[in-house]
Amino acid sequence: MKALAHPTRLFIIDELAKRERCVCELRDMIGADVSTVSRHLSVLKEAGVVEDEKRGLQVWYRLRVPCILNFFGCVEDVLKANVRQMAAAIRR
Amino acid sequence: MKALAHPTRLFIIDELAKRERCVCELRDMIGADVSTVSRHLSVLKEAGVVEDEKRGLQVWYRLRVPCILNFFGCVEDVLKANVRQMAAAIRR
DNA sequence: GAACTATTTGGTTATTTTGCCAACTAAGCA
DNA sequence: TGCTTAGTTGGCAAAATAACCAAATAGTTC
Repeated sequence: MKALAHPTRLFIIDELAKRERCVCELRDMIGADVSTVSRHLSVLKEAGVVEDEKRGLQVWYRLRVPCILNFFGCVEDVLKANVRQMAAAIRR
Repeated sequence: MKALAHPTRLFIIDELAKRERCVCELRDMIGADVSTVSRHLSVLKEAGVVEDEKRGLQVWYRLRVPCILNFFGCVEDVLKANVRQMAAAIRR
């Protein structure tokens, strides 16, 4: 769970859900130091969420656990419920 | 996501999945200071994962987002996959 | 083999999260 | 009203995380 508790790592998961990516692509999208991105990827790998494969000079990462995506649907439900609740609180 | 990134809070969610609980019950199960348990509950509440209701002297908490439970199935899948991978690594 | 590129890892500092104690609030009861 | 119980909140020290730079590693290319 801790592996998912960081915005950058959520972003990475979201991107890997679309297709596999090399570290350099993710670095460009995230705009942080490569070392930082690499650390995040190793956290996700350690947790078993992603897997990597070295091809030439680049390392490609992909999701190892598609079911994680179902969860994001749940997270969105929570957020919507929160918004509804806030809206109701304001009306009162 | 950060709200779920603590063992104690996962435990609480697991318990609230069974039935609602008052703070004192959770404190007994967890064995930490009430203030600590209360903090964890307020993190979960802030995140919109649980809701509370005061009845008499006690405050009862319950899950507000049942879909979170589906996610635990996914987490278990990850863990099983990790175990399989480790076992395969040992055989090699 | 030397130079170059992509990525990882070590070390350091800054920030965030935890856990406990003490003080405080709220409800029930004598 | 004063006492007791259940829970929350402020404050603080300890522990865990995060980001960056620099150095190391692993493939490529010449």
